[in-house]
Amino acid sequence: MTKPTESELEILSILWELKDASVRQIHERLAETKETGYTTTLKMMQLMHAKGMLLRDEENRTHRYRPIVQQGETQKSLVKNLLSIAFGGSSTSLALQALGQEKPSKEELKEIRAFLDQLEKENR
Amino acid sequence: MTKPTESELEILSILWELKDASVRQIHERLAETKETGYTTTLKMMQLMHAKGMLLRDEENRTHRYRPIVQQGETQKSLVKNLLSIAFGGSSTSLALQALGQEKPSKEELKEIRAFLDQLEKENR
DNA sequence: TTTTAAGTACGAAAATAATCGTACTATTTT
DNA sequence: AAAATAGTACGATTATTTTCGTACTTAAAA
Repeated sequence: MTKPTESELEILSILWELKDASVRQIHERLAETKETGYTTTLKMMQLMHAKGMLLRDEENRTHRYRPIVQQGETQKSLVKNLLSIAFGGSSTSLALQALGQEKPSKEELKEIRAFLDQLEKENR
Repeated sequence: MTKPTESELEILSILWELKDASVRQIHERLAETKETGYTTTLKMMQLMHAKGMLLRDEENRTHRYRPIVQQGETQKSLVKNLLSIAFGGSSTSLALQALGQEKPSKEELKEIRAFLDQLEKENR
């Protein structure tokens, strides 16, 4: 489990950010970047709820949804998948590819180095 | 362009490795990990050829295929996509996620550090 | 020279994902 | 109280991806 489709991910991303949202809110956000009908978003979220990806609070007329799968887990499984399917399992090439694409800030560089040091320490 | 589906990627991965292969060869490799019929693999590759993802050498009865899209480009676009859709554009979190998953060897650590140094140098 | 085996081509079905219209209900506005 | 507005539910359609059977062809084996 935990393998959201592209569209589901778009919705999840917004939910991870907002924690909790109505269909309307999500729809508004989606509509900023793409052409899509309200009922499409609605259906999508109903489906995700049915699949057990979203919790739904039905207290009020306007239902509110929140993600069940957490961002970290999903990222982990996506990376795992990408790693095995397109990078021959080499996390190094994936990391380099990513870092080359969007350059990290000074602080981030520091963070990465610290992480590497950590790894090295464990490794013995 | 250059957005292969999951199944297409499986085939591409093998082709990137072998450079050049018959349907039979690809099929044999796929069959190691999943249950699938020969004609399915064949059709898949024909489709990929029709889409312009694979070159086909029809000299001999047993056709040989080779990838047109190169691994690097594909990796790049996949990472770009993953980055924007699941990591809010932060290459650092993607990189850390990856490295945490499959730990780099000593040599790789060195390589990554060198890359970071390089980035830092450019950055001013 | 028959058979059998190994190929290709390709239509069509099955599975999965995404979109949307219509019906219905509850709330707000006029 | 009527009308307009904002919701949900959900079936049906479309698009895309994946799978596979059948027909046909060529080469190799018996």
